Amino acid sequence: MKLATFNINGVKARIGALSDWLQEQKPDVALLQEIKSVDEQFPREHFEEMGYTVETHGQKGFNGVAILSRLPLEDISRGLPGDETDEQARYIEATVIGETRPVRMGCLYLPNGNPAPGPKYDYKLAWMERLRDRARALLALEEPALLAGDWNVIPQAEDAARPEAWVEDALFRPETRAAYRRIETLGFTDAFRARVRGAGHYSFWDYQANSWERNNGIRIDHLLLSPQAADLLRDAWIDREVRGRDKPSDHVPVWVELDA
DNA sequence: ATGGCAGCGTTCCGCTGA
Repeated sequence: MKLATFNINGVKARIGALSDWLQEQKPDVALLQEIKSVDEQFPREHFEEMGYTVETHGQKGFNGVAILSRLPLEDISRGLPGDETDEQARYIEATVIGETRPVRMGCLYLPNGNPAPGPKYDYKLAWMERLRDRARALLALEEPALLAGDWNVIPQAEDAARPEAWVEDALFRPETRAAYRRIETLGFTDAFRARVRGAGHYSFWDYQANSWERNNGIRIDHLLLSPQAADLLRDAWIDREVRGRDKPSDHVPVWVELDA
């Protein structure tokens, strides 16, 4: 199966570009972040007519995640466990029934956390601790599983065109990178880094200051694979071309192909 | 050194994002 994680920055604003991309690339599964829509306003029928099963976890104005799948979905769960008071819609999980085997997928929109330090940064780090608990539970299944989405984490200096500009930022502070590493080192494989080494590979370019034209990007959209999913990895790549189209999101799709 | 763009709701400004 071919699947992509894609922060679309608003489903209403992106419906044209997203539909074009789906029809061209035909992902079996699209894990979407920042739908910026409540569930009732999400254009579900539009994507169903394109052959997708649609599961959303939205909220008004901001955040929101969704799973679009051509393959059957089972056992949908909405929200990241661990804090009943958290009202932000940033996590949805489902089992995708592949042709040869099922794959459990968590679709996440990790908090930005700026300004740091401060309450938003505290929320980010607390959210990452809850995600680590969920990651541990997924690994305990000992089955193909992945955690994919907009992590809002620059894992290493090579993942930013100008790392020096990010040292104080919530996306790159040492505590952020350490928290990300604590999840990865539980036993996950960064799918993209399993296939491509070196600097210069980004998944986000700011709308401001001609970041795209200057290739001033950062790599913050990641797919982490359980060992059983990593065994199925055929390929991984970033669809950078999408950023140069009309009315683009500020993020681009990051892909994996799995033998499933 | 700063801000620059884009989307959305509280809409013709303010907030958030990264």
